[in-house]
Amino acid sequence: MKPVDLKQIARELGLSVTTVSKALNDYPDVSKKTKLRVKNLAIKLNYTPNSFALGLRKQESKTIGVIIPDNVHYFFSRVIKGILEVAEKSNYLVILMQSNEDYELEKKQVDLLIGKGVAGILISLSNKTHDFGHLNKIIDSNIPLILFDKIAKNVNCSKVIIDDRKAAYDAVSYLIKKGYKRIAHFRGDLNPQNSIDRFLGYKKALLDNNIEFDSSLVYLCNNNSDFEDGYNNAKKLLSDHKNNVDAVFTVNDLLAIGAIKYFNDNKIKMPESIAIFGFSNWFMSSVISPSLSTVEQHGFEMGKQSGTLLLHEIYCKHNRVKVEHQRIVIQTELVIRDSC
Amino acid sequence: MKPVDLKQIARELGLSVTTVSKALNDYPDVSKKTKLRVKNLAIKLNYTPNSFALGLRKQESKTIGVIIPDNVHYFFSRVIKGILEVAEKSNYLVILMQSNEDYELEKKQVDLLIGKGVAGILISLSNKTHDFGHLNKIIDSNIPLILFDKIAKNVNCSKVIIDDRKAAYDAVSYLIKKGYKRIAHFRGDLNPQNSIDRFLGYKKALLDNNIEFDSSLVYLCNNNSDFEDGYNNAKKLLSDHKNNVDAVFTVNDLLAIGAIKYFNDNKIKMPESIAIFGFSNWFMSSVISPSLSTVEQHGFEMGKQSGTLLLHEIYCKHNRVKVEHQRIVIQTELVIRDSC
DNA sequence: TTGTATGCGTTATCAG
DNA sequence: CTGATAACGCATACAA
Repeated sequence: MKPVDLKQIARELGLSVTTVSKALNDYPDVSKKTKLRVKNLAIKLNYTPNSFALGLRKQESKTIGVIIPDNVHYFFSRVIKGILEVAEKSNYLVILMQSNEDYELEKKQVDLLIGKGVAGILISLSNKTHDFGHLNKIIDSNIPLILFDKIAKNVNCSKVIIDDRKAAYDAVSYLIKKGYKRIAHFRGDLNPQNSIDRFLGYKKALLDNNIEFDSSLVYLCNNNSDFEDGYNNAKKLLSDHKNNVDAVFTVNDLLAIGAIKYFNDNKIKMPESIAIFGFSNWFMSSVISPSLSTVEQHGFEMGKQSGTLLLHEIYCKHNRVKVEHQRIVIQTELVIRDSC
Repeated sequence: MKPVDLKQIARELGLSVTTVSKALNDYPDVSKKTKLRVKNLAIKLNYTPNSFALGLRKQESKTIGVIIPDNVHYFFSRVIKGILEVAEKSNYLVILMQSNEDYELEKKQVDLLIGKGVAGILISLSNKTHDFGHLNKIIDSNIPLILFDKIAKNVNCSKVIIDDRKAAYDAVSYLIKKGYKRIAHFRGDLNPQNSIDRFLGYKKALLDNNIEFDSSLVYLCNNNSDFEDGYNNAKKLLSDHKNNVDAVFTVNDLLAIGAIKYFNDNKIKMPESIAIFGFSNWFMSSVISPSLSTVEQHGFEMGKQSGTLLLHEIYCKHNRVKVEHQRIVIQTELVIRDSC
């Protein structure tokens, strides 16, 4: 079954291809009658414009590209859902790619997307990305680009983020207000801005509350298996500090859940013996025992806003409206449960 | 920065566009010297063929479409990861869509993909899909189609599935062997073949072991919020059957986790008072207390095999090789943990 | 109000 | 070995 094209409609109606094209695009210089005839037949034959021909003419397709580090992360799968929803509504298709935290792969994927002539690109950077040439290439190609969550500050484009520093500050402040004083931190990898900012928020909360910062309470987690990292560092934490630690703030929920597992396995009561605060509000955090206090990051909302903003910039580009790059901060919230 | 095209290379080298094209495509009737000159410059200028022009010529792009009910499900996000990996390796792009278990949306998305000229399509059907016209349309358009996990038996295409019936049979048989006799079943919605098959497997295991099937032990879960369904039905189960039930087999892990939550909340010991067996092996099943026995479904593997098979059928189509539609069954395994 | 000619970037055909 | 030309399906400047 070959798809119908303008030629076929023109033939059946005894018109020229041009007139048919104009009719379908509602040009003013086509009679109402003709328009009606054309449109009716188009619907009847279920005509769909050939997207390659359209792309070739307009140098652009109704497709956007999305690169994330890992779709299996609950947070990102929520973001994707948000992006897909807004794209869907505007009849844009979404090409999804996973960098698997691999910088070279991310670079290659950007090239593929540019080559594909996508209308715009959304990226959440891999942890290993420390050079931004590939991002500037997108900008130089005049393709709207938006970074979300894992961003690079010095790239000249719009960004959609949360205030990691403030969120961490709020979480740790909450712990302090509840009376915890020796608060450990399981921090993320050294590179990504997120983990830096969360660490800084942790530190600042301590200082603002006159609690001395003790670097021996900070554990680096970068084995790419957060759950195990959490489990192992929980063990290490207790052997290092025995009865001289009363809470842990982790850079993500998975680490927290690993720690909870260790504590449960060793019959260490939470929050009595040690309190835990996570980050991200994964679904499982609400069903684990004890349920985990954490920071709600609103991934779905971030996806929707990122998508909307990208479509907006695409629209501006089409209509030659100058875009002001934005920096949207999605509000976070503390979700208090049983772990502290 | 405008992308380089053949014309530019031709101009810089004093050649015709035709020759350049031939050189890049390794036609035999171009001199080695010319080929080298062309290829070097192409690399230097970072030439990428315009995918719209290519698509227009060949009526097909290196893009495949994937429709799933919900990316936020752990199983599907694993499948996606598998698909992305094999697509990546063959330089295919993946357009992802979520039907959100909505039949009309699924139909619309199929139209979009066909209109987009994708090289092939992978679908896991929505629970509400009971008419297959849109799938046949894909086949009529001569686009390779593969159904995975949520399939329709009577559609003439390849399928990648697990043996739901056997997997459920194995799980329930295991419970019986462990001595459980009054085994309830939290079943899924009435439509999808998966939940039917898992129910049948459950039933057959009972019969084969001379345990009378008691329909009052079967609970229908179709409120679209599995966790809550599990929680509520656990409550109902106990009030209905008090001390006359000793195990539950749930159609998925989320229901099981909801039930576990209820039992934990009410200090009902697992597996002593009641055992639980789930289905799918979500990540969280290994970290919850008690850890959940379940069926490993190998989503990543299913994604890889589905993707590979699709690419194979696309390849066959290109080379005019007749394809035999396959039915690949991914093996499942029982994962035994603390809940039974 | 309708139609003709042209070009988007590529490749296949055929002529030199 | 190389190149001119047509065609893929569509939109647009221009002519009628």
